[in-house]
Amino acid sequence: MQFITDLHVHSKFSRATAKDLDLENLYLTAQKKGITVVGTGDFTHPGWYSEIKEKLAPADEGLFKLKDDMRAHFDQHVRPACRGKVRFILGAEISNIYKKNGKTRKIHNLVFFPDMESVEKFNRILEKIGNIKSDGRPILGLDAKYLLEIVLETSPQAFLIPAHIWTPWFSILGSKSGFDSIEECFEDLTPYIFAVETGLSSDPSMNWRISGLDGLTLVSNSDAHSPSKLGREANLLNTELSYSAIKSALHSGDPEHYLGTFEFYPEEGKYHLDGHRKCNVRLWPQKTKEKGGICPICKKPLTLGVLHRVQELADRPEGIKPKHSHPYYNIIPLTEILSEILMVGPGSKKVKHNFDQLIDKFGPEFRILHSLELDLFENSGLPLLREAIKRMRCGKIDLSPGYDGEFGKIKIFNPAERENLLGQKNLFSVPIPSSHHNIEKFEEFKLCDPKISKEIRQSAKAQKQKVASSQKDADAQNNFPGTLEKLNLEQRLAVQHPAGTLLIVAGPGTGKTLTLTYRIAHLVSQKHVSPQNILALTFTHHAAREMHHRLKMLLPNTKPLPLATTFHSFCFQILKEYENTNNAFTIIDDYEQTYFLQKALDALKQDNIHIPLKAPKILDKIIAAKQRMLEPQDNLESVAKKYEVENIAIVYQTYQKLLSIFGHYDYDDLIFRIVRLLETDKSFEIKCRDRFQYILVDEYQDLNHGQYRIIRALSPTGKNLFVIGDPNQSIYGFRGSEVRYFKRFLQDYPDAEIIHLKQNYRSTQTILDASFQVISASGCGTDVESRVFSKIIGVKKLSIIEAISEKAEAVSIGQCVEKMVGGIGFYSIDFDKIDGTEEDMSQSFSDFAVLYRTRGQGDIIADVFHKAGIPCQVANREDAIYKKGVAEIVSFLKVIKGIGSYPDLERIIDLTGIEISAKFLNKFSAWGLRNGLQLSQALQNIRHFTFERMKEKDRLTFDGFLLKLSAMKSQMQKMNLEKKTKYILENPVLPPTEKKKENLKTASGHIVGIMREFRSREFEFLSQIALESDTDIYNPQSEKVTLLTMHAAKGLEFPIVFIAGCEKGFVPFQRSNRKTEDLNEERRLFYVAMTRAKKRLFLTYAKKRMVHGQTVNRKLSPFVKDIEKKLRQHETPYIYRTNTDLAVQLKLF
DNA sequence: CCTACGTCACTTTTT
DNA sequence: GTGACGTAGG
Repeated sequence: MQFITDLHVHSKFSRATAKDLDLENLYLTAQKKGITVVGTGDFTHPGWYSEIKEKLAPADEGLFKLKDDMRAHFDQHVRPACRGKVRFILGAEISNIYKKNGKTRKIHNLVFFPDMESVEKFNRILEKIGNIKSDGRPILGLDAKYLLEIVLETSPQAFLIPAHIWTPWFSILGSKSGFDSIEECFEDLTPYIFAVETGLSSDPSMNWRISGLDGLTLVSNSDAHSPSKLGREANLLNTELSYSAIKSALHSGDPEHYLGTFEFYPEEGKYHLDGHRKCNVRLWPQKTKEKGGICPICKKPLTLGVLHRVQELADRPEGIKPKHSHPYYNIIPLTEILSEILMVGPGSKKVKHNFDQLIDKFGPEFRILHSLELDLFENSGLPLLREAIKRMRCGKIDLSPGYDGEFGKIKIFNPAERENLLGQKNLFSVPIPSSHHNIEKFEEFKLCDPKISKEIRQSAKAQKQKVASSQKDADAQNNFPGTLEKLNLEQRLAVQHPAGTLLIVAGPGTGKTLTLTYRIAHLVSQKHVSPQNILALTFTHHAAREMHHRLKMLLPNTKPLPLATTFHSFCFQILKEYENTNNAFTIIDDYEQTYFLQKALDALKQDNIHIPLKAPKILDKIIAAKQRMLEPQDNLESVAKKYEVENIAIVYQTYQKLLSIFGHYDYDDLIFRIVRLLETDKSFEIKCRDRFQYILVDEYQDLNHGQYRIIRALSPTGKNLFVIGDPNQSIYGFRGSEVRYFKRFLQDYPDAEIIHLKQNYRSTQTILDASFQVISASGCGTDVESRVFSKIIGVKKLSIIEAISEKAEAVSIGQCVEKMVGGIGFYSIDFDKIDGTEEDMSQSFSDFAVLYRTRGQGDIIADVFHKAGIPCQVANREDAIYKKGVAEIVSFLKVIKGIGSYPDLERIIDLTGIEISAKFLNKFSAWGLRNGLQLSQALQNIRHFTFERMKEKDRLTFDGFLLKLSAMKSQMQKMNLEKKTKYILENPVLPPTEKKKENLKTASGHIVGIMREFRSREFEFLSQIALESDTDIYNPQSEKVTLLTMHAAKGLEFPIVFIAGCEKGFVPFQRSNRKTEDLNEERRLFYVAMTRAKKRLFLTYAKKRMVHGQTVNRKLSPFVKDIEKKLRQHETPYIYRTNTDLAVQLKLF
C-alpha cells in the first residue's frame, strides 16, 4: 500500500517543544495530515518511554498503534474524511558531541528499533554513557561511529540515519561541526549507513551534486517540535505496513517501494544562504566567497548556509540527476497557503477555521497538497486556492531564502496578481510569475555558476594542500631558524642567548615550554651541541612529555633527542646506571611507604621503643628530614622538635634499613641519594658534569633544597645554565619548595642575565586583569615585574555563581557545561544581559575543566556529573592507580616478575578474593621481614614459615594460592606486558566478584595506556610506576570534562575553567580551627588556577557545605573579593530559575 | 582472646 | 559521614 511516513519527530520531553506534543496528539495530527507511520521520537527519555509503553500496543510487525481503548476515545475528534490508520515506529535522535581528528564534532543521528526489548537494552547502554534523562534528544560525548556500533549490536534489525545532514551546527556534513564525508565519520561501518536525512534546508537536487551520497536513500522528515509541524517534510512509500518492509524500502531504495519525498522549499529553511541575522546580512555563497567569508558589517566570520556547504562539497554541476534517484515534491504547509490567501497570520483563527473546513471536505492535508485534482478546488469556497496549489505543485513561487537561523519566506502571489485573479477570474490571462521573480530585491543572491564554484573549490583545495605540504616540509627538515618567526622578541632573545647563565621570569601563558624547547633546538641545530650533553628538567611527567614531543617536532632528524625528564626520573635513571642494575631496586609509592614505616614501628615496639605519634605524621617528619638532606644520625631537632618526637631518629633509621634490605627507594631517597653521590663521589660528579654540560630547568621556582643542591652540583659556575620560572606560581612549599632559591639565583650566579616574558598568549585580558588583582592585593610580596598582558579580547567579566550547597554547586556547573556543549546559547537563555562576544558553539566536553582545592570536592562533582551523564575524568592518581584495580594488576605483575614486595602480596590477595586472614598474612610478612627475605625468597622458603597456633586450614588455603600463582607464572613467562595483563584478568586465582571484575576491566584499559610508553621495558615500568602523577593520568584526547586539583592543573590550560569552592576555608585553605599555613602560597595557588582559563572563567561557591559531617555556613572567598566588582558578574544559577522544584532538579542529576 | 559498639578526630596540596 | 581506637562484655 502507498502511505506517507514522518520518521523524525520529538516529544514534549525535548527542549523547546510544545507541551501538547504527546502520543495522542501525534495520533490525531497524523490523521489530519494524512500520515500513516510516525516516529515516536525521544524513546531514550525515561518519561517518554514509559508513555510509549503505557499507551502503545504492538500492531503490524515492528510497528505500534495507540491502544484500542484510547483510540476509541480520540477517534470522535477526527473528521470522517481524515480517518485512517496510524502506526508508530520506535525512533529517537541522539546528539553526538565529540572530538575526532582534532575537531569538535556535533552530529545528530536518528536511530530506529523494531521492538521494545531492544529499546530498553539500548537505553540501558546509553544510560551508562550519558544523561538520557535531561532531554528527549540526549547529548552524548560519544563518537557517532560507536553509537552505530552500539545500535547494531543491540539489534540486527535496528538502523541509524544521520539527521538533517547539512545544518551547520549539528550535522554530519555541517560546516561548523561535521565531516567532509560519511566515510570520515563512520569509517569501516559506513556500509551500514543506507539513508540520510536531507533536512529542511536542502532538497534532493542539492544532494545529487555530491557523488559521495550516491546509493544512499535521501529521506525527509519534519523534525517536528509541535504537533502542527508534523509532516512538513515526509516520505512516500509503497510497501506493506511493517518495520522490516519500511527498512528494506529505505535500504534498497527500490523505486517500486520508495516513491520519493515531500520537501520544504529549501529556501524556506533556516540555514539556506549565508549571512548574519544580527547584521541583516544575507549573501549567496558566491558573494560570501568574494568577501572572504567575513561579514561586511561586523567583520566576523559569516554563518555559512547549507547551499554554501553543498557547493563546497559538490563534485557535480547543478541539475545533474544520478541514476538511482527518487522523485520529490515541493510542498508548502496548507496553513501557510491559507495565511497568504486570507492575508492573515498562519496561526490565526481564520486560517484554522478554513483549514478544518478544507480537510473536512477534501480529506487530509497531504491529499489536498499533493494528490487531489486541481479542478476539485473550484468549489472550495476559496477562489485563490486552486491557483495557489497549482503554483506550489509546479514550483512557481517567490522565495526569500532563509539564513543564519532565520526561516525563509515564500510568496505565492504579489498584490497585482491577487487583484487580477480575484477581479477577472480569468486565470489564464495572468502571467505566471517566474521563480525568484523579485530579482531586484535579491540581486545579491544570484546563484553563481557551478563551474566557477567548482574552480574556486579546487583552487581552495590546492591552496590548502600547499599550506599543508609546506608545513610538512618545514617540519621535515631541521630548518629550525626559520621557525623562530613564531617567537616574540623576548622569547627570541632567550633562545639565542649566548653561552652563560640565564634566568627567565615568565608569567602564565607566556610560552615557557615553547621557549625552553626552542632553546634546546637552537643549541643542537645552531650551536652544534651534542644532544647527549643537554639535560632538561621538569617537575611533572606531563611537562617532560610535552617537551619531548615538541623537541621531536623541532629536531626530527636528531637521534637520540636530548634528555627531557623530571627530577625524580632523572635521579632514578642515573642512580640505576650508578648501581649497575645488578642491585635491582624499585620506587615505592606512599602506600608502601606507610606500610614499611608501620613495619618499622612494629619492630621497634617489640624492642619496647615507643613513639608517641601515628605513622603518617612520623612519615612526614622523615620526609622533611630527607628533604633537608638530614641522615638519621644527624641532629633532627629542627624536624622533630615541633612535636617533641622522641626516637624519631631510630624510626628513620629502621625504616631506611627496611627499604635498603628490599631494594626500595622512596621519592625523596632519589633526590637524597643523588645529592649525596654528587657531593661525595668526585668521579661521579665529574662524570655527570661532563655529560650534562647544558642544563635547562623548567618551573625553577618549585625547587626544593635537594633539587637545588643537584643543580648547584651539576652547574657550580652556571655556565650554560638556563632556568625559567615564575615566582608567582610557587605552590609547592609544603613539599619543601622554596621561592628563596629562585630569588637567590642572581646571588648564586652573579653573572646571570635576566629576561622577562610578559606577552601572554593564553587568556583574555579580563582573566589576566582579575588574576593580577588577586595576586597583587596588599602585602603579598608579589613580583609586579612579572605581570603579563594579552591581546585576546573576550567576555568582559568573570562569572561568579553562588549555590545553596556543594551538590547544588556541582549541578550548576554541570548545567553550564551541558548548555555550552549542547550549543544552546548559554547566555541568551539564562543570563539576559551580557556584554561580550557571540556565543561560541564549538565547545566540546574536553574544553572544560573544574578545579578545586581538595580532592574530596572532586568526588562530589564527579558523582553529580556521573549521574547527570556528563563525561568526566578525575585526574587523580589515587583513583586511577589504586581504586580501580590498577594497583592490583601492577602488584600482580610485580609478584609474578619476582620483584613484588609484601604490600604487593596483600594487594593481590585482595584481588583474588581468597580468604586468607589478615592475621596470617601479617605473620607471614613479619616473618619475612624479620628474616630479611625479599618476598620472592620468602615465598620460596614458605615451608620454613610457621608460627604458633597456625591453623591448618589457613596454611592449605595459602598453599593453594601459591600453587595457582606459580602455575600462572610459568604460563605467563613469555608474554609481553599487555598479554600478561590480559591473562591476569582472564585467569584470576579465584574468580573475583562482579564489581571487582568491572573495576579490573576499566583498570586494564588504564594500565595498557600507561604501559604503552614503556613497551617492552617491563621492568622499568613496574619499578617506576610510582612516579606517575595525577596529570599523567589525565588524557587530553578523551572527550571528557577534566576534574582536577588546583595543584594538578599547573601547566595545563582549558578554554573554559570553573573554580569550585571559592569559599573562605578552601580559598585560602584553612584546617579546622587552625591558621592558614602560608597565606601567600594560597594566593599564588588561586592565581595559578585562574590563569588556566583561556576564554571563560567561572568562580563558584556554596553557601552551605558539609564539613566533617556537619553542615557549615560558608562565605565567598576573600580572594574573590580582591577582584574589582566591574570584572565580576554574579549570576543566579540556572537551577533557581526553572519552574521545576530544586529537589527534583537535584534528583535528576 | 575476640567482638561489638561508642566516641572522637578528622580530610591540603604531590614527585 | 567515616574510620580508627578504646573499652566493655562474651
